[in-house]
Amino acid sequence: MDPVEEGEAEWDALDSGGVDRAEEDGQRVILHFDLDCFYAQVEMIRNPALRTKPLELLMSYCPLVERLGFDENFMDVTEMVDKRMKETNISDLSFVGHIYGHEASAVGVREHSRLAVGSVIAAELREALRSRLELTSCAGVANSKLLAKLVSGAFKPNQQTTLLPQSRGTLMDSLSGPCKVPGIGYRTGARLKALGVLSVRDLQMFPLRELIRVFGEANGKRLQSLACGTDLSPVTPAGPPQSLSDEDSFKKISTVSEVESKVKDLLSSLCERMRKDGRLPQTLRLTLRRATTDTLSRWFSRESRQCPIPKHTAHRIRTGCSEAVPQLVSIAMKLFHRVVDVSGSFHLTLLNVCFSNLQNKTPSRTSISSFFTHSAATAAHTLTRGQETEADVSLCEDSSGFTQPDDTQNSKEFMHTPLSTSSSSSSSLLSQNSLPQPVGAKSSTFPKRPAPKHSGLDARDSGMASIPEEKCSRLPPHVDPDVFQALPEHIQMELMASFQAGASVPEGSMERRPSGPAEQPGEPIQFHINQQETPQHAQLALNQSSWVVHNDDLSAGDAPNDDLGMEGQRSPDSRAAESRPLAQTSRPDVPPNVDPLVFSQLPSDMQTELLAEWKQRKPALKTSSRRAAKPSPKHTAARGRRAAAKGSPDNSLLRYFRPQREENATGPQRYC
DNA sequence: CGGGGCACAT
DNA sequence: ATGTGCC
Repeated sequence: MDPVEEGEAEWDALDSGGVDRAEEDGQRVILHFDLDCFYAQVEMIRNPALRTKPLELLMSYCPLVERLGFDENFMDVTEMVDKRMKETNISDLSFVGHIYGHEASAVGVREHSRLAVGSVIAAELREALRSRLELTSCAGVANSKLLAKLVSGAFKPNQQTTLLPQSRGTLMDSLSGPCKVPGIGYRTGARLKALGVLSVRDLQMFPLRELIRVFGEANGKRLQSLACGTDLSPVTPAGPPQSLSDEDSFKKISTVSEVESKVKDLLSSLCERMRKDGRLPQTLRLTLRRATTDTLSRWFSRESRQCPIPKHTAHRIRTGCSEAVPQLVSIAMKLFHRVVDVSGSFHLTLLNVCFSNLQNKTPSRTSISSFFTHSAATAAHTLTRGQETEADVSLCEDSSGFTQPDDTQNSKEFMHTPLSTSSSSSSSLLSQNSLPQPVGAKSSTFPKRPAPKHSGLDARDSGMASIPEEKCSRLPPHVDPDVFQALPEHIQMELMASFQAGASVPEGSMERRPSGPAEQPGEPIQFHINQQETPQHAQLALNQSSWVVHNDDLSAGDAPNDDLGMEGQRSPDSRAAESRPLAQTSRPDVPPNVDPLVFSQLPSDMQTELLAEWKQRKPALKTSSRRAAKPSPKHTAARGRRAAAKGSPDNSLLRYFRPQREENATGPQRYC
């Protein structure tokens, strides 16, 4: 049948033809809330703190809330509906608000009882928003996020609308064009137009093969599904942001000093936000937009460069140290010069700085670092709850032992627990009716907003008094001197050595308790560089030798700063040296996977330390290297991006010793 | 309407 | 690194 003719057919018939038929999303009840004139309301009330209140309020009744911007939220109330269905007499039930395309009074409740319950819940929640926060809102009730969002605006303001399943086609057809479908933006709309797809209905009818050919398999299917009003995407609570950025646009910036000044301003405010967040940014990205005569394309042509943030700098952000910004500006300017050739003229209209790869700071419980952290509030700023990360003293477990306290997983788990039946503290509002009780009793299990922020005491100002001067002066700030002193002396010695060298001794040695169980066989030995406390000369050595990460678990952004923020550009000499066999006689005996040249450039005390350890630990080194070379399954997982960012970087010192590796090469290491 | 700030796919 | 999406 000619697709064009089919366009006149009932569109459910079309849905059952090639389209990815959603089998059948009739079960979920999804709400979409859209706050009326939200910014104006907030301003009127003169309380900017209100901006996050709606989300926090909504979540107290149902944890499955997804934020969309500041003034919109999705909520999956399916479980709430089912629960209430059991308690509700259908004859007492009626829709609240509008029903799209129908007179509400003319619609029987029985066929759509679950949506009706959804409409009741939506009304109650809107009332909670109004009475508690003095915010009016619109709501949509439907079986998917897409439809709930589309229908929520049918009656504005301060009203709500339910979409019955049979009205889906009418709603989709009411849209003026494909780019009115959430998920189809300006750009895709333009490409569709070029294909002759001008209306949503056109898109519904368009041959899927063609869509796939143009947009790719997944995207092509998604576009047509969206056009048909089919959306199976789950409501996903977002958790804390994965990046923090700040940007500014302007008519013209054309000198380096202007760039530096602007970058400094941006980084200053960004650092403050980052400090409040409490996490450690591992990557800095600079993005810019050049002036273009093309008034349209310039909005979409942004160029960016990114690089790792040295650990010590990241830590200074967290502590609010004034040196953080200058150091970051220096790094950012190097990024800038990577993008812009300043020997010629340039004309920028936008600068953006972004912190990403945000890492929580809580060390593994199994990490030795937990023995050094102050238990009292004096050191709370060094630790927050959250995922495990590498330990602050750079001694950590094999990354494979790390867990993923994934927000989504947590919330799913949560959803499987029955709703709390009572919570006297926060349920007073609307307590007279059937509004579900807030789930306060369970709230501790629900992923919170960013872990408690701890602002900026400097650990170096605390707790050092009881330590002998010569030791005290060398203890890293995050080490609790009291705990340190309580350790057996030989452990103290090892730690002191590791602090001086800027690298820990192997974990097998360090983790040994006084009673000392042997390490497990086959457990890889890892060396960790504590960049935060690495002495300057060690840092220099690291960079001068142009080491690069060899770690397949890491994205490029996780690489140590092999080029930026430090002076060491890779020299032709070192490159050449890597490509030829070195005279072994001139070197101490190093493990086979250690580049002797690189090793030779280490500070001598570090060399000594490492050699001593290698003598003891040689067998395990190979294990470690093999592991490092093995691609991580996490990397390709669906949520791999998130997982990789959250996962523990393999900080094995060994990776610094590897010869230069081809960029993006995932196979065996290559010699340039 | 457009800018700032975020997520995600490739 | 870039492109696209959303508010």
